[in-house]
Formats: sequence, structure tokens, C-alpha cells
Amino acid sequence: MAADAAETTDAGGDGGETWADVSPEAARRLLLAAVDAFAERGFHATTTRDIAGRAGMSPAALYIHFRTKEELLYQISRVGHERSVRILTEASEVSEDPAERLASAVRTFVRWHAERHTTARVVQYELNALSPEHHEQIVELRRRTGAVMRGILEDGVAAGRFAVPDVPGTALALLSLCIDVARWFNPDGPRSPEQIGELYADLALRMVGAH
Amino acid sequence: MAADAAETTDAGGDGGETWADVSPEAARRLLLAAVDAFAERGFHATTTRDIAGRAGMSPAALYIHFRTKEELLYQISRVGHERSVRILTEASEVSEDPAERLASAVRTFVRWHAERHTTARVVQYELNALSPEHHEQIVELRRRTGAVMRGILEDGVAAGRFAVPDVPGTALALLSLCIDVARWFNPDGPRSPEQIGELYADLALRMVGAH
DNA sequence: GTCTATAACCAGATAGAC
DNA sequence: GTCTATCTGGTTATAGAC
Repeated sequence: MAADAAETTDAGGDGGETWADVSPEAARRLLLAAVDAFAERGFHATTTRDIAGRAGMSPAALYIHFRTKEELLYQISRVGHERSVRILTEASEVSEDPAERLASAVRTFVRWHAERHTTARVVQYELNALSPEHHEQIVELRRRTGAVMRGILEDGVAAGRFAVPDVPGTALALLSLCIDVARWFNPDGPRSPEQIGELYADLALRMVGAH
Repeated sequence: MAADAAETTDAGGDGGETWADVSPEAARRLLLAAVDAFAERGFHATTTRDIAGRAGMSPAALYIHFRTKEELLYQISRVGHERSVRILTEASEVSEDPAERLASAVRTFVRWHAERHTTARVVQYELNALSPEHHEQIVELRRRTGAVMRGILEDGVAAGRFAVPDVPGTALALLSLCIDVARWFNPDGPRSPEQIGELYADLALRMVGAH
């Protein structure tokens, strides 16, 4: 799965590669600072002064690059969701074998939510703070995520390789399992993102009765 | 003051049975109003005026019953977590059979998170807004939840009925799956809490390789 | 116990100098 | 583009009448 789309390749960590092609540099620093602050305190508890301070700027400088605090959240949410859909899609295209596709999708999606848990936390848990218009756009991206997962399961069932009585429900559960990693993952904990990815890929195969 | 209430039995719905024995009545109305407001907007975006207004009181009346807005969140969180631990524990004691115990625990825990998704959302997703002292108390209650789930899996493995390579990791995944229901559950959606409970109980049995 | 009124403070956002 | 200074409005919490 070569990543050559519009959004740059990524390395590990939460260092900010996601925003590598945002310019000018000040806007990038602000986005990075906002991700950290939103993840730590939540959108509403974060002040624009805090974001600007983390980026080494005055409160007013933020408004040169973003119209409002919500605009900052929207950019984070949009880029994060686009990345998330792309990661899941590409990971599900590694093979023709349904079990390999599912394992790859879950492993990769979980790894992303663990490695990028800071970004993922904002992306997955601060949606409600978006304006109605922005919220609707993000929900549309999420529908695509659900469709990808259902597609994998449907193909596995059609090929006689999965035993899944309720495809939409199981797809929901699988995505739910992956996404929730962002909530509880702790980089100082006993498990690495890779280990969690492997564990969850195995659990996913069991859930669909792969054989 | 308020809410030293032991816990009551519950009925269905999110109507407020959880707070049935909180007195005086004004404190109960405030707790109920706060749950709705926190679930809808999040703790930080909720104003004390909003809470008091929903309870049909003036902003100042809130401070007769609760020292601060955070105190209100703490009571909700504490009672919710105590209830949550108790529900999981009792559900896991229905039988001696590991598979029945796991299915009962997951079914019941999921149903609670769906039926009481409003309360559960606050209980599970607004922890960060608690003061450090209160946060620590709640984390301790959460550790007990984890211990209950691990106990079920260990017993199943010891009895030779479950095939679980990583008990703590799988326990984490199972709880994660249940808890995340509170995030996405929609009472107007196609699935009832009972249906989701059944689906998830089945998925849980598959995850542990029950036989 | 609840109300009205208000204190004390802090947020998001803007103006204008450099 | 960034800064300092400030505006405007909303926030938690309190005082004192009833």
C-alpha cells in the first residue's frame, strides 16, 4: 500500500507529519498546537490563548490564519477523517483473500488510532463541537468508512469464508472496537500499537467466523 | 447537599430512575438536567444557567445543592460508575458456566450503555473534566470493572472453555466494545438495545473462542 | 430554599501600531 | 505577519431580599 495521495506519507508517532504540507509554517504550528490542546482538554475547555501560546504566538496571530476556533477544529477533523478513510481503504486492498483484507484493515486502522491517538481523539470525539454545516460534511466521510468495512464483510460472506449473521451490525462493532482504541490508548502502557493491531486483527477474524 | 444515595433498582429508559432517591427533589432535578446538558454539549460547553434553567430554577439555586459545576459532574460520574460496576458484576454471577457468564455480562453491559446512553456518555466521556482527586476515585472504580471482566475470562480459560491467548488484552477489547456503544447509539436507529446486546454477546463468545 | 441583582473574572475576537 | 491593547459578552459564584 504505497501512500502517494495528496496528503503526504506518514511516519510513526504523533509528531505532526499529518500537517507537513500545510503552509505557511505558522498555520502548521497552530494546527499542531490545537491538536494537542483539544486532545488534552477538549475543544470547549481549550482557549485560543492556549493554542497561540503553544505555537509561540500571541492570541491575535491565530486569527490571521483561521477565522475562528471552530475553523481550526474543522480543518483537523476534515484532514483526519480523509486520512482515516484512505488508510482503511488502502489497507483493505492488499489482497483478494477476505481474511487477509479484514486482518490488514483492522491491524492498520488500530495502529493508526494508537500511534496517532492524540489526533484520533480529536477527530473521533470532538465532532459535536463542529458547526452544523461542517458536522454534516464530516458525517459524510464517516459513512464512507462504514461502507468500506461492510464491503469487506460482504465479500467474505459471498466467498463463503465468513459466517456473519448481521453484516452491518458486525461492521459497526468492528469499527467501534478500532475507534475506541484512541480513547484508552496510553503510550506508556504495556502494549505497543503494533501489538494491539495484531491482537485486534485476530479478534476481528474470530468475530466474523473466518475459516 | 446531595446525592449520598445508595443506588436504586432501575427500570428502562433514560428517564432518571438512577436518581430516584436523591433528595431534596430540587437536587434530583438538577442532576437530571445536568446529565442531559452534559451529554448534549459536553461539560465545558454547558453553562450553569442552562442546567438551572432546565431544572426550572434560577442560576443561583444550583449553588444551594452543589458547591460547583464540577461537583455536579462528580456525583453523576460516581453514581454512574458504581451502578456500572454493579451491573457488570451481577450479570456475571448468573451462572457457573463461563460462556453464560460472559454472554450475560456483555449483553447486560451493552444494554445499559444503549438504554442509558445519555448518562453513559457523560460517565464514560467526560472524565477528564473532573478534578484530580475526583478523577482518581473514578479511575479506581474503573479498575474494578476491568478486574470483573478479566475474572470471567480467566475462569473460562481455567475451565478449558475459552481459548484466549491474551486475557488482559481481550478483556480490554470486550469492555471497549461495550462502552463505545454509548458513543454511537441512537434510539431512532434500526437496532434496539436488546438486539445490540444479543449481537454483542454473540460476538464476545466468538472473540474468546468459546466451545 | 429560591429569587433578583451583581461582583469578579475570563473567554473569543478585533484594531491599529510596527 | 505579528504584536500589544482592548472591546464585548458570557462565565462561575456570591449577597441579600423574600
